[in-house]
Amino acid sequence: MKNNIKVQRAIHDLTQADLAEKIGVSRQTINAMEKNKYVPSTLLALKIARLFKKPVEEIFILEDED
Amino acid sequence: MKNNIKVQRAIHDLTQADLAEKIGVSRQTINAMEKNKYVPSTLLALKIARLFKKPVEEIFILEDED
DNA sequence: GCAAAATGTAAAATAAACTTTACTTTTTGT
DNA sequence: ACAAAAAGTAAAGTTTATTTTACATTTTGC
Repeated sequence: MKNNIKVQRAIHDLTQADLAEKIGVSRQTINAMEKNKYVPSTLLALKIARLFKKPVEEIFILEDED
Repeated sequence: MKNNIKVQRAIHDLTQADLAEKIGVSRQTINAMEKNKYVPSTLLALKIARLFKKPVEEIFILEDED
């Protein structure tokens, strides 16, 4: 699974810290998500999607190996 | 956060065990999700949504307290 | 080119997801 | 009503997400 949080952040002009605060996680969690260090919870996915006004599927993308 | 996995399962005529097998988790994980025992990973949400041909947002719904 | 802001990273700690096993209760079909 | 299947539940164990602290590197604005 990959994601384009970094791109969405750029579009909305938010730093990792900004985004972290808006959705209620630590900055390192955002950083780790962007670097694909781990799979976030559905709760986070929904909050991020809502903030960016995009479907979850447009931000988090399944890959063949998943 | 709530979900309507149980309804989707009924529509597609799948048992908890069927669904578990199709998305690669244990039956208890499906049961626990349906009973809101914990928040599943985004990977599971995407797989379930894809299987049921519905957007993640239609299956997993944010609530006020989230 | 400097300072500040932003990002990357890492280790230790904690919380939460998920599995396995095993048993009980409920539902369904005949 | 009975048997079988499905669903509910629970405890112990493993793995993974997330936090906190702390520091190094990169980017940005002036």
